[in-house]
Amino acid sequence: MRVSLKDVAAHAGVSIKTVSNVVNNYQHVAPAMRERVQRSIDALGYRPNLAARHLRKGRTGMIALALPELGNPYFAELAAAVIDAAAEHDYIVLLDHTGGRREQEILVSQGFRARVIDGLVLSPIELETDDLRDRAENVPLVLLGEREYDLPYDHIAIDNVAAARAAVRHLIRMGRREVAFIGDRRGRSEPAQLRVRGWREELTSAGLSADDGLVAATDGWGHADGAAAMARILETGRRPDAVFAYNDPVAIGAMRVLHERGLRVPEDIAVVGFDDVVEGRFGAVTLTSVSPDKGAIGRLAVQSVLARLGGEAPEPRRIRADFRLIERESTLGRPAGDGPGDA
Amino acid sequence: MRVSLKDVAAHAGVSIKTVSNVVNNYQHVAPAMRERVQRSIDALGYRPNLAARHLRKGRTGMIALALPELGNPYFAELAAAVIDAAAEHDYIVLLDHTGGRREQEILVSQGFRARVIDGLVLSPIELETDDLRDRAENVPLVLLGEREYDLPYDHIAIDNVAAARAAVRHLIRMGRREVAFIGDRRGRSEPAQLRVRGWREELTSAGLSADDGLVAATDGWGHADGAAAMARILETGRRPDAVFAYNDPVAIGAMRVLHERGLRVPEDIAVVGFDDVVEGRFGAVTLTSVSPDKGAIGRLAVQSVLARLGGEAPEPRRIRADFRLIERESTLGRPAGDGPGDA
DNA sequence: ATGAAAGCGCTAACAG
DNA sequence: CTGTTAGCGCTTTCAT
Repeated sequence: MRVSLKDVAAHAGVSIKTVSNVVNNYQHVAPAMRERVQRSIDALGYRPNLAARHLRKGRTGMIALALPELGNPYFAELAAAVIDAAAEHDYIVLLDHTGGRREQEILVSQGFRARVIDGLVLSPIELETDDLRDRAENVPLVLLGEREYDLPYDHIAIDNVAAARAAVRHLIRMGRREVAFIGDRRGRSEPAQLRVRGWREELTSAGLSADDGLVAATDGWGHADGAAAMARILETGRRPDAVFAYNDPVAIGAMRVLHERGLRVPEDIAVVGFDDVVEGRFGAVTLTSVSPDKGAIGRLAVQSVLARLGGEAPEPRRIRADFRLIERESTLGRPAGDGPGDA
Repeated sequence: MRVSLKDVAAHAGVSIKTVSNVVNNYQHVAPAMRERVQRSIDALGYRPNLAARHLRKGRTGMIALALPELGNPYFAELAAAVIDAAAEHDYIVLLDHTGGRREQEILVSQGFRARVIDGLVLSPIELETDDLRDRAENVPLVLLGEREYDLPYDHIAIDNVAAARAAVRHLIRMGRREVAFIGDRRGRSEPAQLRVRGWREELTSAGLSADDGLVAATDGWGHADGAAAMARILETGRRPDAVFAYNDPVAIGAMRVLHERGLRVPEDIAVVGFDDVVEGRFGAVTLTSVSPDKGAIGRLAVQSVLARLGGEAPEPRRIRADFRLIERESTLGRPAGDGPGDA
């Protein structure tokens, strides 16, 4: 069987407590004693039983991170950032995925999936404010991402409106006049609303049109969704000279359709994505994208949860992480039809 | 504070044991009693303390899955498969990433990262047989992926040699005569050796050359590595008419360089990848790829770990998961120079 | 069918 | 500086 503190104590001829002191690096242990106990520990191959420690201390040393999907490289990269940040504090991350489905998100927020945790970081998609309001769970919760909740939880995100405006501003500056938005979610309360709002504000303030015909809804936010939406826009006969996509996979899916229809990027249509995933840097046309500071988000999320552990309850905060717009080939140069002879 | 079994017992006016029986769906509880206890449970909002249960039963209900990197979509998709398969058995998955670094892999295999687990699924890259030989850890371990270990652990993988041969055979059948391999790992014992071997065997048995000048080493297996290796091949002046890449990101990175140099895929150079990640289906040129059955791998891995839980020790097995070759645009048609007038 | 009591392995008070 | 003791919340014999 497994060797316990008691076994080590017997082997070393000391009390249990002394062994415990050594294991936990307690201050006042005579060096000779420490030495002797350590020898027994090594001899028996003792390893502390974490379940017992947890039971006793009421802490597990684990936090859960619940993301919509791991297959989206943005979330995968974010997960890596959180895992590393947590490791800095000797914390282990339990990863979960919700599929962006409300039921799953509720389950996670109530602690029904990952149950042995000290804290929870959740990136919701469909979750509603009310779902959180009667949360009968006391482990600290931190929210990630662009949905806004008027609730007493820390919320970490980049300024999505500002980021969207920056993306569209760049497009306008490059001479684009008709900018479509792809990735409004069809038939659900809008998780993409902030990006749509930024898109609309920037166009409007530049005196350009932002009518609904320029907004394409999707079911999800994968490559296939972007492709389908782009195809639909083209079928309406509309020919925007730029597309701002909800995220990079959507943008890349859209570019694929453009390619199939013989439309050139960026000459005919410029494309901007969101998230700056690696994939966007290696296509036939590299993708301009909004790049959130994933490392910072991960670090802030971990800090935020851990800060609430000791029963402390700092004021809930809305924390803004940084972002940058990375310009690449997909928005390079002015539109093809924009020459002097065309004016 | 949290409510415990005792509180519920007091509230319902029964003994602790009876409450426990209800919570655990024990057979012999009078319906009326069950009803009454359940009411108290609901009233108090009782939730079992898992740490205590674990301490008592010696099981945690969690398995760890350690992957090289989450950022690689193949592993992200695989992780999703494992998480879902585990959920079927009421098991939670603790995800970890090793960066493919040997030290991390050793730590994981010894249980130093995720410690409260009933089992471990590890997908190693650099780990050596000896690192596992003196594993002083008794939680069941299952290995994933293409490295071969002569050790008493279950090992789940597709037949990498056969898969590589299928990929190269396809290339040959499409009229290619000089097939390069990209993604042999530079300066390490070879995790890619099975794929290289399959590549070599198939070329040789077709009477084609498989000399070392056709094998390009990389540092890692990301887009950038593929791009760098492709560039290096072209700089030697060699002009293969096909490339077989270690995985899809490497293939896509290589295609980007081909595109930059004005070489057409597949007309000038055909490309085959490995893993069939979503990204490969949406580039300007869609990517032919070997598609491992990720769902099956995930399911088998979970089954395999759980089978070893009850102290049972089935014979260690080498389990082969299925794969298919998905043909797409990157290998479509015969090489450009392969016309009748060229013979 | 239900209750009483022991103990999983550990830490935290408190003594000594 | 080290030893004793009392639980953390649960499951599990063993009685009843």
